Amino acid sequence: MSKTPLKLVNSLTRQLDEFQPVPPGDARVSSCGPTVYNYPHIGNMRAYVFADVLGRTLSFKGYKLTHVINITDVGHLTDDADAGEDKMEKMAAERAQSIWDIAKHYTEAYWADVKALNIRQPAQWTIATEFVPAMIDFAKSIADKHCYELDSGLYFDVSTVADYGRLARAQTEDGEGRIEAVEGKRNAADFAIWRKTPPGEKRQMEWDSPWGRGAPGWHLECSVMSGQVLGFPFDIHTGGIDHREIHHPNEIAQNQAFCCTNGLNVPANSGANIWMHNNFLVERSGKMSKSSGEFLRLQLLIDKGYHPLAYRMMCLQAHYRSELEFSWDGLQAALVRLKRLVMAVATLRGQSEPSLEAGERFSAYLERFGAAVSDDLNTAVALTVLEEVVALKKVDVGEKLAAIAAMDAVLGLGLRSLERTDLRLRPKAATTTEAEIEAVLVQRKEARATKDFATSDRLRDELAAQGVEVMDGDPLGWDWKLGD
RNA sequence: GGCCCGAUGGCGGAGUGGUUACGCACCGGACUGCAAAUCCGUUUACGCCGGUUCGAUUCCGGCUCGGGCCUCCA
Repeated sequence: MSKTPLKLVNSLTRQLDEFQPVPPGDARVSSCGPTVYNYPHIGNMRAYVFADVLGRTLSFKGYKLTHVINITDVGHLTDDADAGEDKMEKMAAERAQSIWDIAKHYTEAYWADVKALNIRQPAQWTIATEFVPAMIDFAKSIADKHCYELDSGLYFDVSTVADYGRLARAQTEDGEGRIEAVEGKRNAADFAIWRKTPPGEKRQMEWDSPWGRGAPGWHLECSVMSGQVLGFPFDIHTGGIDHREIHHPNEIAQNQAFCCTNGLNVPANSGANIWMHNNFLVERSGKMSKSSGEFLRLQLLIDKGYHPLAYRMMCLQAHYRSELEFSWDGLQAALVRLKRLVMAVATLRGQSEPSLEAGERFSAYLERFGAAVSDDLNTAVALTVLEEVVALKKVDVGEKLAAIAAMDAVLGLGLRSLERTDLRLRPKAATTTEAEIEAVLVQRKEARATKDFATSDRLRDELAAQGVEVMDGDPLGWDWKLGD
């Protein structure tokens, strides 16, 4: 494939590092996944589109990818690591449902979004509750040297590892300390790795441990699942930029402790060699919110008639490290761009089968495409190279399709099979049906045949009033007009 | 209070020390009964003030504005 070496911005070094996997040729990636106490919003999903593009790029570059994404179904607190309630327990109580049902429901909702966005299946979904014994073993192995026990649980002493917080570039001490300190904590940044169930209480999810009955801390999960499935040190750990400050530094501290204790103290072992963080999707009103205003989840976009891949396109147009502005107009723009691309490629597919290889004519384009994604996943530029190829005249169509397929293997826009009709989603609020529209269009066709344009225009206006746009010169015939 | 980002044309969004991506919108053309869709073509930009430089949107300093994190969050 591409000659350009893959370079990625590493949050640990805050610079562009060349990807040098251990062992060479492999690529082991772990991504922080959702806490399944509610539906993911589209901002959450940006993280998985990003992780997916990373994985696809690694495959494109010829690495043998092993990707794991974890599902947090226990241990994620609503608040500070000590005072808060477990998000899962809280939602279960609110809904008066079993916590296991809650977890199942939202995990499946998340997977549906993953599928709709063309995010490839990872090698393994690691589910936290399935790893509790492993978490206990992990905690046992570091407990003596790095932890201490309080009434509320087992705590990690961050002063026992070198350079705590280097990922966040934060000072460990002083600061304003707005966090209400837990009685007995040695350092403000210490965090619970095992939370004991308070005496007299019973949780839906709890396990026996050397530190009493209780549940694992959130940070512990990610260390254990990534370490156990991929082995330390693995190559890349991804997550949202918010994790750069607390969650990942804590994960790193645990990994250091574990690797130290278990004789895996390869130089500065942070668990992963490269830590990558995607920036937020934002909207004018501020941060994405699940509580205020419209809950922007993928299904809402679909209900309004926007194909989910339009959202993927929107993500791809920007760099993963830049904040991305969400608006309905922006989504519409991405949909139009996707539509034109899909139409052009579908036309080509009708002309020829794809060749096995793209051939000489396209090597420079593939090289440029590879260089773009190798430059810290610059999908915005890669996308323009793809569009240049699509627009190329007087070239072998089969080879062109092969080049397009190679590029779309990275971008994941479904260009190999997507048809324009697939993009026409009926808005939930539509007041008419496809059959009714077709019937009106038949009438209109008859009127036009007799040059009865008054009738023809009236029918068109009626359809327009129902949010339907008539397109005579287009094989599709009509489309929905989308709003916000 | 501490730490850290960002400021690009109507909107979104790349990128670069000198040749001003790209998408959407707009405008013009083809097509159409007229539109729409589609195709072709085109216009508009680098927050402010200094400095470095032959030359800065790009490097440095200051300012203004906006945002994030330090508490759960992709």
